[in-house]
Amino acid sequence: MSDTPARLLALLSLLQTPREWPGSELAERLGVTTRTIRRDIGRLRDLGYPVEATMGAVGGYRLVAGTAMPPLLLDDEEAVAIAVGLRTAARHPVAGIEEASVRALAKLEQVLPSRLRRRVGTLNTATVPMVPAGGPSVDPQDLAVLAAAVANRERLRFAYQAADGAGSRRLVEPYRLVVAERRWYLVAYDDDRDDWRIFRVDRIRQPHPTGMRNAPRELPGEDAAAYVTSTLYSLAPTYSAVATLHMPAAEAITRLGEASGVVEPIDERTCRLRDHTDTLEWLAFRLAMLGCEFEVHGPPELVEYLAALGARVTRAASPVARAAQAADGIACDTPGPDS
Amino acid sequence: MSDTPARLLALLSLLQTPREWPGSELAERLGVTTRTIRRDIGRLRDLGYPVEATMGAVGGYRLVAGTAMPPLLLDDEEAVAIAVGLRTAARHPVAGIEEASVRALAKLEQVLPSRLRRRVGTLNTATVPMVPAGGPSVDPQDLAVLAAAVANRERLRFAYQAADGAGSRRLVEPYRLVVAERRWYLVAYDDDRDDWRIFRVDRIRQPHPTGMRNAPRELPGEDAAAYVTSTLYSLAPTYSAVATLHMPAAEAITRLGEASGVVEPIDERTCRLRDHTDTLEWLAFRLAMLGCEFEVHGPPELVEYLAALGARVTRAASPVARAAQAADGIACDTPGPDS
DNA sequence: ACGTCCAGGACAGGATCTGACCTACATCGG
DNA sequence: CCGATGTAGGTCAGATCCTGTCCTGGACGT
Repeated sequence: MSDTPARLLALLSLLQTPREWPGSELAERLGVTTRTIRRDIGRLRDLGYPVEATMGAVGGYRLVAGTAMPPLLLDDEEAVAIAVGLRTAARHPVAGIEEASVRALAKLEQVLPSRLRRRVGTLNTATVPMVPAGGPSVDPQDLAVLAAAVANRERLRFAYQAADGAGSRRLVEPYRLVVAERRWYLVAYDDDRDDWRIFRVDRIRQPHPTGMRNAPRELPGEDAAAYVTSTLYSLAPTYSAVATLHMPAAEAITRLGEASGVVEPIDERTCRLRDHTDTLEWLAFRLAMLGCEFEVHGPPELVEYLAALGARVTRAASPVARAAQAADGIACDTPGPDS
Repeated sequence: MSDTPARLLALLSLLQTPREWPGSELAERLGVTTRTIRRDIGRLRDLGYPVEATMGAVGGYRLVAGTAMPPLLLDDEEAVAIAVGLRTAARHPVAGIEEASVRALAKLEQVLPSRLRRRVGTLNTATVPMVPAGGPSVDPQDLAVLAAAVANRERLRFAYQAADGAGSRRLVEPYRLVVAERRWYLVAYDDDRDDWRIFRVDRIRQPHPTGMRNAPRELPGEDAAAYVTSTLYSLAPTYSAVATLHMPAAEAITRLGEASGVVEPIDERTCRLRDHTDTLEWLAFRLAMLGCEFEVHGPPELVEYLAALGARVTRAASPVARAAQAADGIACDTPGPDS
């Protein structure tokens, strides 16, 4: 009970609550004298955690922003909230911090009590997927496993379903997780095939670490990201889309996000968007969500998709089309296979 | 040199890395004997942190899931990733954990070093907003301030713009943050008006805590959530939407998320959706994103909105609309048709 | 002016921590 | 099957550190 390190941790936890704590209250709560509390505060300050104290009658201690991150002490609900947030972030990677995001998720999932894990799972499925069509989506849990294996330099075994549908079992030395074109890829050295391979994470099933450590291995020659993008561009069919938006360029940029595509102004009220994508649905919905008039110049696949979408939405709103459908008994196809 | 508490924290930080640490390596890194490491491990276990050890030649220590959350020790990038994730979560509240999510954000923002805060800000604006139309959106930073004030029971001052556009300055005792209909509301006691009020967070400007604490105050009679929803339903105009989806009910539920609306099966391939919403755009896009045929039976406003959307999308894909531009080619420097 | 709060020095006694050395047990690889 | 390497844990002596109890001083609000 009266263990000094334990008390320091508890103190850190109390100070993280966004309120001020008078020394006397802290002393009472931790079962020590106020003098000891002052000493503990001093110790925390020596450790680099900036504890701010406001003098005076209504004063107290509180932990403020410093130069280093203090250990975050979360209660159950906060931990769940963070886990859910990170999982959705893993589904919608944000440029520049994808890897850190997954790393944080791996760190959290490693120590997340099982009862909380269950809650995260149910909440996660309850969340609106927010991906437009029924595209393949990665399991954040799998992603965390992969990230842990990368960090641990641990050999990994998993089942992989190639693009042509053929399944295979792999034993690889994971090297890096990268995001390109809104998709997760695992760069790894395939021990069976004795060469570097890039795996789409959404096609990886049941990954589990083998416990075998492998010596760090370097990609031949080039940089990892360059290697991946060069391979991907030759591998995945991407479309180059061009559209005219009837919206000021500045507004389009803020609405679309900076990371996506190139927006160049035409005049004050219109601009041109050039974007590369391999998921037409995603781009189509982003455009439709803008709320302004726009014209799509290409590729033909995107035009076609938009035409179908427009027709479907119009049918949904039109009683005439509804009557025709009712007569024909048109059934809806299952959402198409992945692009 | 480095005293015991600091070493324990460092040890906890190392063990959170998803890899195994042999005791000898930990000893070397922390500058103590392996015996001391073993003792520290024992101390951590006494504190409730489950440190797992694998015996044998390739053994080592690692922190595993236990019954309580250990303090999370994050590096800079991970902290940024979590902050970004929470901010987007604040924009898209997930049922049941909205409050915890904001609380975690407040806790993190309180101790986030300023350089990291800047990175979070820029990344956040770069993120795709993902809200369909140009609806008002809350500033996560403000939300964190409000959450801190609620937790701290601290009086709050802010400028408020009422629904009729009239601006006012308020001094309130914050009581609770709630989400209803995908919007954030602050329930507070208005000190100037001497009564309970509900404020829409997106209409609050420049909130800042006054430092004055207020005694905890209880809502009269009813429960907070009940009070809010009863007030809101009499306040905000909500639409009751009914639609038929050509999609199995089970799939519709997983695609739409459980929290939204009531889905009841009609037969194996179709189902009926009943939903309440005050933002037609949101519902319209959720329906369009489903990818299946659907018909909207009401309200008329939704039908109208969908018709306009369908027409716009069709225009975007229609060669007729493009004909004027196509005549001149689609070069960027071509001035668009005059407004 | 007064009360309340933080800041920090000095000191003595006692609790606690460390390192060294020991044995026992689990696991892997030859 | 044996040895190497890892964890698990006991014991002991000495040094270290920590705590509670004094104390003075400064800051702030009433």
